[in-house]
Amino acid sequence: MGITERKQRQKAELREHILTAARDIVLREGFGGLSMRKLAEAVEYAPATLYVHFQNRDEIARELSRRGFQELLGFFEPVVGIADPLERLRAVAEAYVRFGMGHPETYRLVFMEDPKLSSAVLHGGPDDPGARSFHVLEAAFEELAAQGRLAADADPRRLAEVFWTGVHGVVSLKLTCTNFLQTPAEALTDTFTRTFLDGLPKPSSRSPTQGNAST
Amino acid sequence: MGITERKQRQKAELREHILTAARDIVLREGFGGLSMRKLAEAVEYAPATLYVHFQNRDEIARELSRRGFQELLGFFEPVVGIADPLERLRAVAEAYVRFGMGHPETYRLVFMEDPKLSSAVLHGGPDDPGARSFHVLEAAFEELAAQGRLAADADPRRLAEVFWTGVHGVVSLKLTCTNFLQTPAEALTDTFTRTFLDGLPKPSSRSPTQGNAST
DNA sequence: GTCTATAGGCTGATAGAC
DNA sequence: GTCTATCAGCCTATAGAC
Repeated sequence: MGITERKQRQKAELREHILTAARDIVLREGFGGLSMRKLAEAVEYAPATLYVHFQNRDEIARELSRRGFQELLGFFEPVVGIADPLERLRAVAEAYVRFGMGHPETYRLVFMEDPKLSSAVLHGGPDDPGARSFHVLEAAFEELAAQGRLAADADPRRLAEVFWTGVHGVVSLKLTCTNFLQTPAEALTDTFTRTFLDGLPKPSSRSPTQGNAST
Repeated sequence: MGITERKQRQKAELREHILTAARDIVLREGFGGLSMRKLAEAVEYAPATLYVHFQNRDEIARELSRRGFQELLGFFEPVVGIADPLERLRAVAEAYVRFGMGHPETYRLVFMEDPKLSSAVLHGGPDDPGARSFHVLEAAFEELAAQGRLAADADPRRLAEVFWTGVHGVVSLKLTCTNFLQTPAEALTDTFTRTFLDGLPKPSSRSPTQGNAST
C-alpha cells in the first residue's frame, strides 16, 4: 500500500512547490504579475499541469491569501499573552503594522485587492482565523470595559473595528501613497495608538504615556 | 481665424468625451475593466484615434485620478470655513468618508491602486491640490495648538497624517473587506473622530461630546 | 484627425495523446 | 499526471493610407 501513499505525498509536495513559487512571484512582481504561464515556467511544468492541482487561478490566489493571513497571525502570537489590555493593544498595533510594512505584497493581496480574497479569509465561520484574530482586539476592549476603564455605553466591538481601521489605514496609505506621509509607519502607529487610547495630547497631561513629540 | 479655434474646441470636446466615457467604464467595471479597445468602442472611434488625444493609457488614468481628486476637494469646500478647528475636523472626516463610500471606484483608483497615480495627484508641488487639501487638516491641528488646546510638544503635521490614515482606513477597509465590519462607515468615522480627538470614552466623562454608544 | 490593419504580445483554460 | 497543441480571447501601441 506504500505506493499510493508515496503518490499522494508527491502530489502534495508538488502542490506545495507550486504555491511556494507563486508566492515568490507575488512577492517579486505583485499579484498582478502572477499568471499561470509564468507560474508553470517557474516550477518547470506545463501550464496544463497546474490545473490538475488547482481548479483555477482563483484557487491559487485564495490559498496564497489564506497563508498570508496565517503569517499575520504569527505576528500576533507573541503579544496576545500581555496581561494589560491597553499594553496588548499597543503591541498588537505595532505587530500588525510591522507585518504589513514588512510584507507589502502579501498585505496588498489579502487586504487591498479583491473583496473576494479577504472575505474568503475572514468569513470562514465564527471559529475561523479571521474571526479569532479580530477577537483579539475585541477582547481587549471588553476587558477594559469589564475593568471599569471604559464608559458604560462604550461598544467594545465598535472600538475594535475602529482600532483595526486605524492600523489598516497606516499600512495601506503608506503602501499606496508612497512618500507623501512624512512620518514613518512606526511613528504613525505610535501616535495613533496613544491618541486613540488617551485622546489628543492636552496641555495638562493626564497620563504618563502622553507626549506625541515630533522626534 | 475662427476655423482653427473651432478645431481646437472640437478637439478639446472629444478629449472631454473620451474622459467621460472612461470615467463611466471605471465606475461600472472598476479601473481594471478599462481598456483602450473598450474605451474606443464606447466613444465610437477607432482605438488608434485615442492615441491622438492621449499619449497612452497611463495618461488617461492620471487624468481620471486628477479629476477624482478634484471631486474630493469639492466635498471639502463646504466645511473648510467652519470656525472651530475640532468641529472642522469632524466635518472633514465625515465629508471624506462620504466621498469615498459614495464613489468607491474613484476612491480605489486614486488612493488604493497604483502608487504612481496617487503621487501624480499628490506630488504636484507645494501649491498643488494634494498639498493644499492636506493642509486643511494640518491647519486645524495647528490652530488647536495655537489656541493652547494641544500639548506643547504635540506635532500638528503628524497628528494630521494620523487623522488622514484613520479616515482612509475606514473607507479602504470598508471597500475591500466588504461585510466584515459590522458597523456602518459613518458610525465608524464618528467613533474614530470622537475617540481620536477626546480619547477612549471614560467612566467619568470629561466632555459633552463623549458617548460612543452602540446605536 | 481618423481610419484600417496589424504587429507582437499577453491571458485562462481545455482536448486529447501518452 | 503530464505533456503538446491550441482555442478563443484579451491587450497596448503603431504604421501608413486617406
